[in-house]
Amino acid sequence: MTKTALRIVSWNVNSIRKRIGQLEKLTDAHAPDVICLQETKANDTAFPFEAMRALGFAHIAAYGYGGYNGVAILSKHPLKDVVCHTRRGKRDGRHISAVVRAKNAPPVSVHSLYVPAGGEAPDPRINSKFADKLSFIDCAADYFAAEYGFRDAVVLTGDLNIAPLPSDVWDHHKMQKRIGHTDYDIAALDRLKRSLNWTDAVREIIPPDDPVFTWWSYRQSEFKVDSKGWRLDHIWVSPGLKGSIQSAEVLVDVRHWTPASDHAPVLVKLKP
DNA sequence: ATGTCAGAAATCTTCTGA
Repeated sequence: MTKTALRIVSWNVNSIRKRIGQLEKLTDAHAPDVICLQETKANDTAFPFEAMRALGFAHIAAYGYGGYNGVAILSKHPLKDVVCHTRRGKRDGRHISAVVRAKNAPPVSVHSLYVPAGGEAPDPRINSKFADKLSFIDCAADYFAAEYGFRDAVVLTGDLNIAPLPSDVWDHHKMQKRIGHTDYDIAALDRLKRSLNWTDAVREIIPPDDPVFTWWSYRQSEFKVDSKGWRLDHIWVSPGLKGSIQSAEVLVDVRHWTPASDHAPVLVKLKP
């Protein structure tokens, strides 16, 4: 039998109910095995389980939080050990994980994260939303360091709301005082990256000096989309999977599909 | 400061979050 790559997508949909048609189009175009979603904005009663099953995702793990946040994992392969992660005992719909069990392939732990955006003022001492963002990332780093070893097969995906490299924003100089590209953000993301010696799959494939974006504000005219963006969405792999990265790309054109999310999906293919 | 989406709670619009 032929072994095929595992195709993993991460996408902040900004309401799954508004993006059902686009999820169908995305599935037709790229045949993902697993889609990690963020900002589903749907609790369990509002989540479109049937529509997602109809797209071929028989296995669904969803962790909603009313009309805000919300993460999920859609999978064509069986999922086990689904965990809706809490922080200090509180549910917030920001981190879900499951083990994907594809036939004839070793199991892979997949995480979908939605890191808090962090508000406006770029100083955690006066901006509690920013302090909470940094705290969220530190908690996640502690979790990954405690939960896994470097030999485990783990994929971390999501809207991390941080663009770490100068080439991850359209104007590095202008954005240094903007939340998502401050030294605080970049240091926090670096701590998370060291928690399992993660590899940034997109930057493994695309040279670090090349601009890559996954998010473009709604508050700019259509012609600026493509040029004025940020790379906030990421797919990272554990050291054991680093050699398995076959391809990694941002599906930029999805940002133009209407009605659009303000984020484009990231697609990574892992060799068997 | 502005711009645009989306959801909630309550209207025929305002609020919060991003």
